[in-house]
Amino acid sequence: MESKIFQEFLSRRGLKLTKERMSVLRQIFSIHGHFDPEHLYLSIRDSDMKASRASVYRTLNLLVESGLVERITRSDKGNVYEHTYGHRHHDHMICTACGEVIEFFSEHLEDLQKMICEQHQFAGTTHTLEIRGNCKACQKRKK
Amino acid sequence: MESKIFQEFLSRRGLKLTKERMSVLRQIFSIHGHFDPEHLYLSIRDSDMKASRASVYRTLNLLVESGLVERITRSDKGNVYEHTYGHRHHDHMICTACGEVIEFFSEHLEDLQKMICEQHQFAGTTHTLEIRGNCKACQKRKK
DNA sequence: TTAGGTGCAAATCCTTTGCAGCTCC
DNA sequence: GGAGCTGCAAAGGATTTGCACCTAA
Repeated sequence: MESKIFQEFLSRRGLKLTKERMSVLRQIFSIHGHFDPEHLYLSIRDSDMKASRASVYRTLNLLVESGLVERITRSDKGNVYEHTYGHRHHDHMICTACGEVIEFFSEHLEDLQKMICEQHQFAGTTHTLEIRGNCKACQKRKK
Repeated sequence: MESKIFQEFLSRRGLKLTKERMSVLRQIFSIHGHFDPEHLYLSIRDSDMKASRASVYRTLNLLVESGLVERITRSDKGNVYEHTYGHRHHDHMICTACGEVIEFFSEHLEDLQKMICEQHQFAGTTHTLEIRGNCKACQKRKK
């Protein structure tokens, strides 16, 4: 399914669906969580597929443009992505102690943001809400 | 006031309040909005104060740790900061066309986040909400 | 006095690019 | 056939660091 969407996205722009791009796409959609370019590259390299680091980066940018993948954070160590297709939009809580990422979604939160955008006559297209703090486990550990 | 707070922060860590650090601090608090390291460095250089690029970066990191300054975004072109002292917490809308940054605050939004944290038994300490899209002016321009 | 700071230039790190040969449509 | 790809290695750009010389406390 994802590949069909990507396919369409590419041909709309006169681009080609190559083996390498397929490898990147497949690998991403076989990962269930978040990933960074380097790990993605390594996991492709360790599989039976192939794609150079350059292609991984290039494809990742295309996937973000196509809307199939989202860049969720830019940290010191580079960008973190996740695939979007088949996922409802959601936000993240990030534990600063153990790095755990908790996903959550709130309809109410979405509505509120829409209202705020209207008030400011801002045409919002995407948003990122990141709540940092400590997860349940780390709170206990600190006591 | 800020300098007193910074002073205390530094001595608590056995660090010194140097001319260069003061220059960075002063310059930041004379800017009312957002800034990036390079512009900060240039504006210091053009004033009667001084500090090398290295000191600007080093001081910026200290200021973030002290809580006087916040890193609000990491973009392709580097980080963007703003000073926090004397500012109420707020979030940002960022125009992807012209780069304009609009600040907003919603008590309701804050409360909602608190509730969500409680639901997940997550101890939130800070958050960043970034809404991307187009500002009023850019919406017109596109028509 | 002396731990800590400074500027400079070199080093890092992630990401992008130029190029020559390859391949999808 | 040819526009668009690929991998490689080199280039980029923001930020950090090693070092020899300063300076706040």
